[in-house]
Amino acid sequence: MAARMKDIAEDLGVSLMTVSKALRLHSDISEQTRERVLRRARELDFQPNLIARSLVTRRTYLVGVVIPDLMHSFFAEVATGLSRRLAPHGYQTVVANSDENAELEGSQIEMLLSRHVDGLVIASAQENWQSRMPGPLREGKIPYVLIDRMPDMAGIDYVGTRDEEVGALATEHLIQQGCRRVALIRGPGTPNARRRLQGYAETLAKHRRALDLNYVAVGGCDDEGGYRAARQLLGLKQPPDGIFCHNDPIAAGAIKAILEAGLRVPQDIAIIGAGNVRYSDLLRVPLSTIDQGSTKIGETAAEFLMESFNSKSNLGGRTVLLEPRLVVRESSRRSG
Amino acid sequence: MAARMKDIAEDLGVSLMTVSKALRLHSDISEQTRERVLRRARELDFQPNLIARSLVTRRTYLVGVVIPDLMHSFFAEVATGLSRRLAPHGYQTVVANSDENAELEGSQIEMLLSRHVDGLVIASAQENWQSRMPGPLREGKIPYVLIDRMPDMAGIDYVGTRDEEVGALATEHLIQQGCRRVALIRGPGTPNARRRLQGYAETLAKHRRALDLNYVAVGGCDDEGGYRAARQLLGLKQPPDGIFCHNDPIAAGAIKAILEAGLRVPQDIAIIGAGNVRYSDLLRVPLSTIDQGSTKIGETAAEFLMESFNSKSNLGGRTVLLEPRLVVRESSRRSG
DNA sequence: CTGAAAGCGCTAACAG
DNA sequence: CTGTTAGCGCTTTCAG
Repeated sequence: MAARMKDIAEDLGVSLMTVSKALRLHSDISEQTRERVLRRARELDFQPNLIARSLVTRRTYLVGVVIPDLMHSFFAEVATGLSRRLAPHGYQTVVANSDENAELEGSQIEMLLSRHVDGLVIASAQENWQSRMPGPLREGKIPYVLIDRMPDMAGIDYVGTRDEEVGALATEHLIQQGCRRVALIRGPGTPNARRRLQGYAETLAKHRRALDLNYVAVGGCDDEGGYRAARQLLGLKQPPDGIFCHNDPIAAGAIKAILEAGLRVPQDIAIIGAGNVRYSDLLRVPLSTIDQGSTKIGETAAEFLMESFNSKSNLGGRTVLLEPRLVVRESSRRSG
Repeated sequence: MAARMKDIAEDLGVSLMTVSKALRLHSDISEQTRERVLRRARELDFQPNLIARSLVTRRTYLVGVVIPDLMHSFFAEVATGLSRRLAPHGYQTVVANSDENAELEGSQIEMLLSRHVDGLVIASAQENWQSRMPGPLREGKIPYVLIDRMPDMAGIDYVGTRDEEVGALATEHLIQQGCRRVALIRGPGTPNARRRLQGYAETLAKHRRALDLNYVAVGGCDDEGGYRAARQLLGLKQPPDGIFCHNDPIAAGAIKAILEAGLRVPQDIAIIGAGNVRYSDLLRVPLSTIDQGSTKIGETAAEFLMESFNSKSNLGGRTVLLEPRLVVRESSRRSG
C-alpha cells in the first residue's frame, strides 16, 4: 500500500500532526523537523490522500464541467481555457458530456454534487434552466457559472457573448459587402440563437429592409444541418446572395451545398459564420466569421469560480458578455 | 448543510447502518424499513457523500484522462468515446491537459493518483515512457491504458492504430495515383510517428524506390507546422508531387502552403493526411485521409479499464491495434 | 433482520 | 514548537 502520514510519523518517532504540518509547510515547525519529514516523505514517494483530506477540509479542488458535446470545437476550446486557468491553482476538472440531453445533464450534475466538486461550469441543454435546476444550485450552496447558453433568469453567474451583436456584426458586414438579400441559417431553439436572430432583424430594419421569413432557415447545430438549410434557401425563386450562419460548422456545410450547386462563394453568395473555430481558415473557402473568444469564455468562467472560492459571500449575478469580433476572410470578401 | 445518513437515521429512529444498507438496496433489510428510508431520503433530497464512501471502499468511480491537447479533435474524439462507454457504469472522467509538456504531464498524473482515480488513460507526451513513469504505475498498483503514443516497452495496455499500416496505406495510395516523388511530413518524435515513417519507407522499398531524406520534412503537430514543412518541400529543386502528412491538421496547413504557391491540389501535388478529423471533408480541398477510428480507441480503452476493475489479477499487456482505413477524397484523387 | 464498534487517512482546534 | 483529542460521512465486520 501507498505510504501514509502515519508511516512517516512512526519511522521518525514524531506525531502524526507534526508530519501533517511539516508537509503543508506550516510555519510552526522547526526547520530541522521539517527537513526530516520531507526527506522521509520523498524516500517513501509519499503522496497525500486527497480524498481523506477533502473529507475534512471540504475542498476537493475539483471543478465539474458539463457540456453538450466535447467534439464541438467551441466547447473543447472553452474547456481548454478553463483548465488552463484552473490548473496553476491546483484544480482539476471533471468533464461530463450531456449529449444535449437534459435528463442526462441533470444526473451528471447530481453526481458531481455528490462528489462535492468545489464549483461547476455548465453549458446547459435545458430549455429553461429555471425549472430543472438541481436543488443545491438553486440554494446557492455551491458556486457555478453558466456559459454560452444564457439563463432566462437573473442572479446567476454567466459568461458568454453579446449575441445580438454577433448577429448585428455579421449582418452589417454582409450588407456592406453589397448583399441585397441577406439570409440567416439559425441554430437550435436556445435563447442565444434567438438573440442572434434579433441582431440580424434589427440590422435589417436599420437599413430599412424587410424581414422575410423565407430567408430564415433552421440549421440545427452542425454541418449536416447547414447543408440542408442552404439547399432549402437555394430552392427559393430569389435565392439569397449573402448568408449569416449561426456557427462555423453550419457555414461549412452551407458552403458545400452552394459549391455543389455550381455557384461561387463569395461572388454569387457570400457566407459568414460564427465561432472562429480552429480550422475555419483552412476550409473549402476560408471562412469569414464572428469570433466569440471561446477560450476567453473558459478563462473568465475559471476566474469567476476562483473568486467565489475565495469569498465567503455569494457573488451571484455576475455577467460577462464578451464583445464579438468580425474576422473577414475570403468567404465574404467582395470588395477590393 | 446537505442531509446525511445520520439525519435520516435520527428522523426515523433507526440506526445509521440500517439507512446505509437500505439505500444501497442490500437484501437484508425488511421491505418496509427500506421504503421508509428511501422516502425520507427523497424528501430530504439526500445524496450520498461519495468522498466519504470512497475513503472506505477505495473506489472513486473516477478515471483520469491525460492528453496533450483537448483542442486537437483527435483527442476530443477519444475522450468522447471514453466517457460515452464509462458513463453508463457510473464513472466520470477527470480530464487533464498536458500541453505536450512531459513535466506537466507527470505532475498531473501524480495529482490524479493522489485523488485515487480508479484508472488512467494516457496519451503520453514523454519521449520514452519507461524512464519517467510514475512509481505506482510502474508497480502496477493501478490500471492504466496508453493510447495513441505507443509505449516502447512490453507488458503495458495499449490501444492505438497499426501505424506502419497507416504509413503504408497512404504511401501506396499516392503511388497508385501516379505520384513519382512521394514526400512525408512527419510528426513529432514519438514512437508512432516513427512507425508511420517505417510504413512509408517499406512501401517505397516495395516499389523499388529510394528513400530520399530530402523528402522527409518535420511538421510538428498542427497546421502551422504543416504549412512550414510544405514550404520547405516546395523549395526543393524537384518538389514532391505527393505528400503524406502525419495528421489532418498538418495536411490542411500543407494544402494552404501549396495553394498559396500557385500550385494545384491534387493535380500538381496530391495530399493525404491521417485521423479523419471531423471537418476534413469541408477543407479547402476535401482531404483524403487515413481513418484511425479515434472514437473507437476511446471506447476500447474504456473497456480495458473496466475489465481491469472487475478482475483482481493484473491483466497488463493487452494491446489492440485498430486497422486503419483509407478514405479517398479530392485532395489525392487523380485518376478517373 | 438490525445495530454497535471500529476505522478509512487526514486536519482543526487547542493544550502542553 | 509539538502532541492530544475529536471528528469528516460513510462502510465493513461481526454480534445480537
